[in-house]
Amino acid sequence: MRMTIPVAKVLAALLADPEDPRYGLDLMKLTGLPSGTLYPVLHRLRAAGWLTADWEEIDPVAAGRPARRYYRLTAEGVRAARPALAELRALAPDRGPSNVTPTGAPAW
Amino acid sequence: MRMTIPVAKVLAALLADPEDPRYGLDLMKLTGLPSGTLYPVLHRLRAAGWLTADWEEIDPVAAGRPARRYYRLTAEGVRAARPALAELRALAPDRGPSNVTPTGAPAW
DNA sequence: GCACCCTATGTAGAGTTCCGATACAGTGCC
DNA sequence: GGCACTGTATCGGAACTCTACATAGGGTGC
Repeated sequence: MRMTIPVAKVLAALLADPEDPRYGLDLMKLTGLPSGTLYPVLHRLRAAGWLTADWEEIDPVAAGRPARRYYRLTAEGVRAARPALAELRALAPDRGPSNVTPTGAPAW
Repeated sequence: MRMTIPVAKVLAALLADPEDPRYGLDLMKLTGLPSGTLYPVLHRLRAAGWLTADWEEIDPVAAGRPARRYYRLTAEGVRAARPALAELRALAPDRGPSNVTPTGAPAW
């Protein structure tokens, strides 16, 4: 499973509450990813065993909308996603370097 | 300039101390990126005006090694890199979700 | 009926990015 | 000559991203 920014966004959205499954359109709004990016990411994550995909069991006519497909991280997905996101977070320092003032001039 | 993880790693390495230029092999070690990834990234960043590349002025024979090419963030690069990295950091939560115990059982 | 827009999931294809392999060149050692 | 090391850099195929587009049913307006 190669880590990319779209993958990280999806994992972060699902990891916010691993017990709470999300569906595609929901994840599109949460992550800001277009469907053409999101769905391939979800398929790759599923192929890697990091998440499961289950169709909602409703009657689309009665509900007045198409059935959703709910995605939920597996135990393995949770285990793998956390250190991966932590590594990303480690790239960016708490605060920017402080030897440059807001005007752009060196602080010395 | 599209933000990707390799780009972010390079920016993070250079942003750690924007006054201190780095050369290729140095950045390979700092970021863990292979040369086939790093150099294209550096070229893209240079094309975008985010960094400058200057050859070290030494005599390779006297120095006993090839000349290095030093890369340094421009003012624009520093300005652009900081919010870009901050955005990456924002994707990853401070701490993992706390409603799951180490055993995997829900905390409630 | 028909033109839209909304909720949903998903594919097609062009362009971009990644990364292992390879190239090039000089130094040092045996 | 052969091998290791320090450097920079490209090639090419695989992988990834993302703008369109496809599909399909519901609802609204005319």
